[in-house]
Amino acid sequence: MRELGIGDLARQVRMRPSALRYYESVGLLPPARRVTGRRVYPASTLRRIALIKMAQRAGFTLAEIRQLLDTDTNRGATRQWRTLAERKIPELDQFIQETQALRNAVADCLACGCMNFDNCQLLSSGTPEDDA
Amino acid sequence: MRELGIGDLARQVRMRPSALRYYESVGLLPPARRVTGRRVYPASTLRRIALIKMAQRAGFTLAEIRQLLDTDTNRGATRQWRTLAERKIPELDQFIQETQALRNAVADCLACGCMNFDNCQLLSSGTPEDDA
DNA sequence: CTTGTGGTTCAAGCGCGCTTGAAGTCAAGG
DNA sequence: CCTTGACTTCAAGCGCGCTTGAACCACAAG
Repeated sequence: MRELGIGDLARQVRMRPSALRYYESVGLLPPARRVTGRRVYPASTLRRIALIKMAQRAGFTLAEIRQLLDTDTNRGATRQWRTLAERKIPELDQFIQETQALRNAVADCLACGCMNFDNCQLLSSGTPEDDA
Repeated sequence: MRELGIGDLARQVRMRPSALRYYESVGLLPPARRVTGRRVYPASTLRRIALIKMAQRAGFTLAEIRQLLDTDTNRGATRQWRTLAERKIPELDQFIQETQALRNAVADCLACGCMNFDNCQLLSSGTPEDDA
């Protein structure tokens, strides 16, 4: 299992070294092994960062992601991981639905030819108006 | 068509008046009609704000959303709206796929019983590792 | 007339997710 | 030996999306 310096890792995940140090500082990445003071990462870090980016794109905050991933630095938190995960799945489902709705709205509006998302006839048909 | 004060509007869309003023200041909402200095909004603003929130949840920046919605304050921009919309649809599609992947990853990982998203066997099977 | 409520503007502040800058350390190469 | 370049730490700064505070205004009820 190859090891990576911070520069190599940063290049591979297309981030800046500063971001990786920041992640470590907030506990998103475990403190890297140091070799003469320098960070050396196991290759598995690539995967971890991929997960982090994925979750981030899905709207998780770094603090939430830390909770999701933190179970091995805090074994007692296994229960917490289940809880968070179970709570997050329906959130993700709803989020996916909303995003699909937006995608379809944009597409319909393009097709409709109204040239104006805001005033599109198609979209105006069945919409909330309010909820108070 | 009922009109709303900024407080009423804010309550209905569950935002603070300051946020609505901010939206106006950055051009996301058209300058509201003033009655003795105070903002008065047409009911259609509810819908516009709903769209804004939707787009925001989908990861659009306010600047992008402004572009999406701005076609009536800038009629020449109709072409721009088509362009932006056409560009954004595949982005949304990819985003939806990624989010679904995450959702499924979390669900699989829960089902797998590994108790640790980061090290989950199921997830480790077919993953990128890198792309440089 | 006074107080209260809810607006107005403008500038400054804040939390998040980093980036940047200053000052120092270390290893390899000319 | 000295430079180069990639690293280190720490503190400060930045852009986004608002929020907050100060100072002011307007209308309504008591």
